[in-house]
Amino acid sequence: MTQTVEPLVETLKLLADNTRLTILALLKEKEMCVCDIVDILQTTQPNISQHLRKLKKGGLVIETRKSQWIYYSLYLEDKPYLEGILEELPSMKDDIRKLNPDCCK
Amino acid sequence: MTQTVEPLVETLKLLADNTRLTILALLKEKEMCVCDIVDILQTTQPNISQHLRKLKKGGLVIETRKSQWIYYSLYLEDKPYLEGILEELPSMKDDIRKLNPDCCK
DNA sequence: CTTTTATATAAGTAAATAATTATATAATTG
DNA sequence: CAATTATATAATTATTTACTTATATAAAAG
Repeated sequence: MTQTVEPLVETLKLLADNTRLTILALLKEKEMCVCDIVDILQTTQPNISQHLRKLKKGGLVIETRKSQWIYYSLYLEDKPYLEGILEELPSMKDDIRKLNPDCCK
Repeated sequence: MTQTVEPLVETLKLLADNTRLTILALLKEKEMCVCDIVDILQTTQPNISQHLRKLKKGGLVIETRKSQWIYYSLYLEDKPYLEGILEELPSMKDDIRKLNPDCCK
């Protein structure tokens, strides 16, 4: 084949997973630290860390350290073709409201 | 979690594969029969048939039989959020031009 | 400076998915 | 209707990917 869809497929693979797409839906609401995400998704910390690493490597999120916490936020400026999907994500406001208030403190 | 991204993930999984996304890129140009797709993607007929079955089950393509050939075409009317990705797909015109002219005859 | 807390990484296991090989069905043609 | 062509399905194998468990690092607090 002359043209290839491969780079696009790599990005879509990052979205095509329940855990990662939920993380993106969460980060769409606001930036979050790892412990917040672990608290909401009810899985292990290494599992979330590994998904975040993939999202970071794929250029979908960026991280900023604030003392001991590392905050992740969406970075989709260079991928406007994902806008439709971003809008299709369900609201995570209810889950964020129920966050353990002792997390990140 | 209250809300879930699951149905969206199922659709994204269909896109997040080289073979399937290339099929979609081809069908974006025009409807095609299975032998055309096999010819271009250089893989086996059962492999293509099984990918087409998934795409059909996921509601991304529809089929219409024309005597012994079964033509597949895109069906994305009900998924406007995929428009951005559709536009991001590379052109497959070159590959279609090189199609074996004895195919589907 | 030792302990705790937050996060990352590595190694191994389990599960999901794609590709292959073999066979079946359905329409077409001689 | 037997042979051919187009496509589908089933079973198996191979590959990829997510998850788990164990361990490492880095900052903060006592």
